Amino acid sequence: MLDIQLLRTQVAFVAERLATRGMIFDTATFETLESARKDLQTRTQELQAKRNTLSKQIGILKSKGEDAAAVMSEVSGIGEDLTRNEEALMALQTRYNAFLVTLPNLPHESVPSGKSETDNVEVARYGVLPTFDFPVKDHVEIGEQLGGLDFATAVKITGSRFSLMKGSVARLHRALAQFMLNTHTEEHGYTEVYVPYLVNPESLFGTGQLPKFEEDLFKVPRADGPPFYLIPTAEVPVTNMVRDEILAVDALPLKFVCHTPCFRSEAGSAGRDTRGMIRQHQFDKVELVQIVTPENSWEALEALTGHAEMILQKLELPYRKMLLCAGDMGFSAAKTYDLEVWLPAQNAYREISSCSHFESFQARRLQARYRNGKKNELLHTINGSGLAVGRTLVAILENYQNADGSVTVPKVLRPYLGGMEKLMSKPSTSTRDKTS
RNA sequence: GGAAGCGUGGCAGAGCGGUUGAAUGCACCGGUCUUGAAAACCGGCAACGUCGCAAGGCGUUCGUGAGUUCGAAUCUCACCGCUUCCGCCA
Repeated sequence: MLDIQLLRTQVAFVAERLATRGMIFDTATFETLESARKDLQTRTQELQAKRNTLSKQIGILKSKGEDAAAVMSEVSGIGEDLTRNEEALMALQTRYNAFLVTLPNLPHESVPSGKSETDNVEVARYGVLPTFDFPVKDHVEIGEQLGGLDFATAVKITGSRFSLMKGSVARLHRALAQFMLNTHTEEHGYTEVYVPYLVNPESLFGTGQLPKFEEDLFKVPRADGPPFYLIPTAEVPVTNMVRDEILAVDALPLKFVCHTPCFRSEAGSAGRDTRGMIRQHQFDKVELVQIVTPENSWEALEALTGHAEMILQKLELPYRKMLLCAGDMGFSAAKTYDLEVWLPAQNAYREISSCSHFESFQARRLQARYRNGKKNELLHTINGSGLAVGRTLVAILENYQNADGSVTVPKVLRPYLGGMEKLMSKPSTSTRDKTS
């Protein structure tokens, strides 16, 4: 949520920043709404003040044993007018709020304007692209040959955009998550957390998924209350740890790392990335979240992005770092770096991490504050994937593939796989063998 | 699932329906004392909103929502959450 004071005092500036996202802010409508609010609120508060003073007088008169009948009848005359004003004000504020809540964050001044991913700016490139003296296979083919990826069975169990892993591939997937968690906790100073995978609407409002993006979520209705939602990212439960909290300065920064499955309906992406594990309704992700004070938040974004990059570097996967243009950023973000890993079979870089700074946009919705001397001030929130586990698996299968169908295990992962150096190709077996 | 109890400021914890936004303690901020610190003492200190150039004024808020009343932290109802005991259980 944007700072309402900023909106009132610098509408032109807000409109101009939002325009870099390609958004047209209707200044006239806002100003009409604002002046109506001001009138109504002032009038209502005047009536309330009048009622309060008169009621106080009654108390004084009665305690002196004097007659208060005259004042009492005067007060009761206010009642109807006041109620009418209060109701009108409440209705207006509901409308006002509904409008505010749908405004995206202002892009930071360092963010290039632009409409789509074609306007994103490459900031850095790391690693050497692998070369192959045999026809390159994609992860679907490699995984099936290893007997470790089985999309057909996942479709049977649930439907499209789900996957099933077995044997060494399932273990590699688990190893990746462990490796990421260990690196971030042991080398980057994050605290590991385990969180609920179902959250309430308030939490999704806090991080900005609701009310605008409900169709992207899986909703779980409940007979006896508001629905729960499956988390689309660990960002939601982890950031909401500080909702309605006032933190002591010396408790900051908070740095959390959290491995969870993520659930996304992928509404609106029909036909995109339908093959393989790239775009799934369910995928694992290791998420980094930092809760910081405003003065060091921008360094924190750089640091957090570096932590995510370190995983790619240790895995020796080639990647590039992109600065997203205003139009390609998420709703709540002020600035976002995407890390894109090289996928040989697609002959392209694909997003594997997204690291964003939200300034106080989420904190304002969350009422997440810290005590700065005598004053309570809004925190800043930052998060990023460190990394998307499924896509990392895809990148390893493709970048580390060998001519014989085997896949070399990156050195840093071998301790997690009992020293295994290669995932060996297996003759294809029925999915129903030895399952129970 | 059954029973009882409880939700008040950063924390702990008082609070007859009426000049109570709320005692007290801790924490915090300023000061006195001290070479410095601690202790002691003195003073200050809720949030949010709104009007105002400012000083300051006004409004709302004691889990949430409705109700009673001229007036609610205080009374009534519903909901949410927490605690304890019993039962059940991965």
